[in-house]
Amino acid sequence: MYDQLFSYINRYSETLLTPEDEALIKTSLKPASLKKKELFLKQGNICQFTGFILKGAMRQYSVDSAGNEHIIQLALENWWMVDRESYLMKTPSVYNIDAWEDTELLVLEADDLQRLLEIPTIKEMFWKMNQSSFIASQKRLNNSIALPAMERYEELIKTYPDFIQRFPQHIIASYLGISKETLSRVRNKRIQK
Amino acid sequence: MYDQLFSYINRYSETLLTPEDEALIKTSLKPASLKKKELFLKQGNICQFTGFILKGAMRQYSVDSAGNEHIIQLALENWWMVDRESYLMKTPSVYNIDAWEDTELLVLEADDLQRLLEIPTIKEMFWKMNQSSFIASQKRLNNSIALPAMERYEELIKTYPDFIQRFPQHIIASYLGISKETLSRVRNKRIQK
DNA sequence: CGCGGGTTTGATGATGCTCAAGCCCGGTGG
DNA sequence: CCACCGGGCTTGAGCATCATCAAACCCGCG
Repeated sequence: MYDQLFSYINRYSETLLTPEDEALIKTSLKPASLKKKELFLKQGNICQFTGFILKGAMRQYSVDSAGNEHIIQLALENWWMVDRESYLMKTPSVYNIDAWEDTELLVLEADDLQRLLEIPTIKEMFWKMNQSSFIASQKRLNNSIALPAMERYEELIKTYPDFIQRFPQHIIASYLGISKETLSRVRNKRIQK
Repeated sequence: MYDQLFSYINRYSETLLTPEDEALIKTSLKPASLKKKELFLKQGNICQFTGFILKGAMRQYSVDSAGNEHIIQLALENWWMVDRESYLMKTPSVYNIDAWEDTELLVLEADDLQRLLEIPTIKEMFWKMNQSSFIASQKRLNNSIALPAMERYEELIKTYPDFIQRFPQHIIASYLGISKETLSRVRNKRIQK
C-alpha cells in the first residue's frame, strides 16, 4: 500500500528514501477510504488532511449563491488532494472536496507534514509539486481567460485525457467553466470534422 | 537598494539573514532597470531571470492568434516577476513580460538561485512564496469560472486595490478576462448604487 | 418495468464582444 | 497661447457566444 507512495516520491526526487524515512512516512500517513460522493472536506470547515490518492477519483469545487457547483480541481491516482490555504492557515475553507469514485487514500495531518518536511527527499518532492501545481494553475487560468470553450476542451483532452474517461461530461463542463449543454454541443461540432 | 529586499525576506521567514547571507545575496542579484514598455521576457525566449521589483510596475501576458493581449499577472513593488515554467525547465516561454512603468529591479539567474536556496532563510521565503502564489492563482481561477464580470471586479478591488490605481482600465479589463468596454459599463453600474 | 443519472436537442434570452464614433485630457510643438 | 495628437475612456448598435429552461432520450440496474 505504501509502496505506491514511496515510488511516487522517489520519482520526484534525486535521492532515494532510506528505510528510516519510509518508517516515518508510514507512521505519518494513515490509510483512509471514501465512498462515492462522501465528503473529504466540507465548505466552512478547516481542511485537516492532505490526501494521497492510491485508487479512485476526487473533486474539489465551490458552490455559488445559486447553488451551482464549480469544479476547481479533479484528481486521480497518485495525485495529492487538499485545500492548501485552509490546511496551512487553518482557516475555514470555501471549497468542498469529495470522492467521485470509491477512493482509497493515505492522509496526512498538518502537524505531521512539518515533521516529514525534515526529510530532504520529501521536502524536494513537495517543492517540485508546489512548483508544478502553480504552473498548471497559471496555465489553466490563461486558458480560461484567453481561449473560447471549444479550445479549452481541446486543451483538456491533450493535457489530462484521463479526466475525460473517468468523469462524466457535466463534471468536465464545470471544470471548463461552461454548461453541460454547451459542452455537449461542442463535442458534436468536433466530431463533424 | 538591497535593504528593501532584505527586509522583504526577513518578513517572510522566522530566522533573520546573517551578514554572510546578505553578502551572497548581493553577489547573486544584480540591479537592472526597464523603461516603460520595455520587454523583460519575449514570447519564444527562455526566461533567464527572476526579477524582484524595487520600484515600478510590470505585466505578464499572452498574445492570442487574433493579436489580443491577455494579462496573466500584474506586479508592483516587492513582487517577484518570472515565468516559472520557462525559468525552471529552460523551455521557450509562451508569455511576454514587460514594464508598465519605468522599473528598477534586482535580477537573479537560475543557476544563482540554486546557490541561494542553500540558505534556509531564503529557502523558507521561496517556499512560502510558492504556496501563496499557488493559492492566489487558484482563487483567481475560481473567480474566473464561478463569478460574473461585475463580481470579479469587486473581488479585484478588495484584493489588490493598488492595481486599480496603477494600471489603466484596459489593462485591468484584460486581467479580469473581459473587454475594456464591458469594464467601463460595469463601473458605471457600480456608481449608480 | 420503472427509476435515476447522464446526455442531447431545441427555443429563448442574457451576457459580454466587436466595431465605430466621439470625448476627455495632458503633453508637444508651432 | 493654441492646435493637434495620442492614449485612454465612454457610449451605442448589432451580433456571437453561451446559459437557461424544458423536454426527450438513453441505458444500466434493482
